[in-house]
Amino acid sequence: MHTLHNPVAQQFIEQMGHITQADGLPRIAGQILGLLLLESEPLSFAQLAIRLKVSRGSVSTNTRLLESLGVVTRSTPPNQRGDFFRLSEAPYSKLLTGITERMETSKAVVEATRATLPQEMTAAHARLAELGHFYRCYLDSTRTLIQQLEHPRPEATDERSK
Amino acid sequence: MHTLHNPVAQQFIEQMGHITQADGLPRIAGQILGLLLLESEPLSFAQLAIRLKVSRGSVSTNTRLLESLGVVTRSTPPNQRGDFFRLSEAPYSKLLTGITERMETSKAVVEATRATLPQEMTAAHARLAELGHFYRCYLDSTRTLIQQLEHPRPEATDERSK
DNA sequence: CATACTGTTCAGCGTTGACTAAACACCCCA
DNA sequence: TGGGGTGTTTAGTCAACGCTGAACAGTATG
Repeated sequence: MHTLHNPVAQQFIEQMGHITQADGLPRIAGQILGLLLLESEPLSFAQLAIRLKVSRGSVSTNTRLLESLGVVTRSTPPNQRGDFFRLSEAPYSKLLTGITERMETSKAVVEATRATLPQEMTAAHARLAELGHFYRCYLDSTRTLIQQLEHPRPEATDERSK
Repeated sequence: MHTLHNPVAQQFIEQMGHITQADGLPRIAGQILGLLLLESEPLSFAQLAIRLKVSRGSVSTNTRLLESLGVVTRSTPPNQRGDFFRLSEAPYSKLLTGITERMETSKAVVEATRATLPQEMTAAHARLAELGHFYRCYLDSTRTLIQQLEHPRPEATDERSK
């Protein structure tokens, strides 16, 4: 009743699709995210398909993708039929956690090659060390950010409308 | 003479291709990056094509991509013929700068919709505010990281080989 | 037990994008 | 003024992916 037929909401959902598309994720995943961002109550599987005018197959794959990323949680009420979806508790910190995990593997690659690389390649060693240093700093920075998001200082939530 | 015919180097170049591919960038871009990471001297355009066994067209497009990202710089010596490529000065901080710029536009989207959204959608307002807060924190964190990388404390460069 | 509805899976289509090879414009040197 | 080099651009091929629609198994309800 709220977001339906609201041009601002429609545009936002569309733009969220573009944003996720620019990040290499399916467009529909972003649209689901945008819809759940706006809607006050959890949405059912069928409602997602209807509101976004996409197939149930797309809803299935993309909801499971968003679940695996940790930004969306699925509720399956025992008595009621059908699954319901809403944003997770701390969606953005979970997103960052996934990013750091992927970066850990990249970091492991450069450290492994640096360990097995011939020592006479001094320039390569220095450059790989710099890259490893970057990974370490980035991971440290992101991890503190995650903690900051999970344990927010109460006055940090700014509510002013511009 | 160094990286050529070295199995460790070959494997690293291949893995760098996989890493960039996972981030949505072409595989060859990562291979060029890996090669420049290992080589002590700047490499010519032709050498890149030969060493990676790819077409000159791919070298052209991907070197320009890496240039636009700020991680690779092109040298065109006046007397000598041909372009040469090497890693940029502070490659990783420039990379982060590009990321923050893209994120600024996403942040602008959520702030714009929040400003024009009907006020009775209180839940949506709160969630968009939380998302904007996330963007703000992420941008702050990344910006301080950029400064940290550009002005490193001297003892921060760790050289121990594991 | 049958029926209706759930969410998942899979073949098919359309599109996108990486990559190649060839044509191209440019420059330096003979 | 050619001729062999440069890097860029273009058409074309191929694989990967998003998305659909239908077939599928599972479950609760009549």
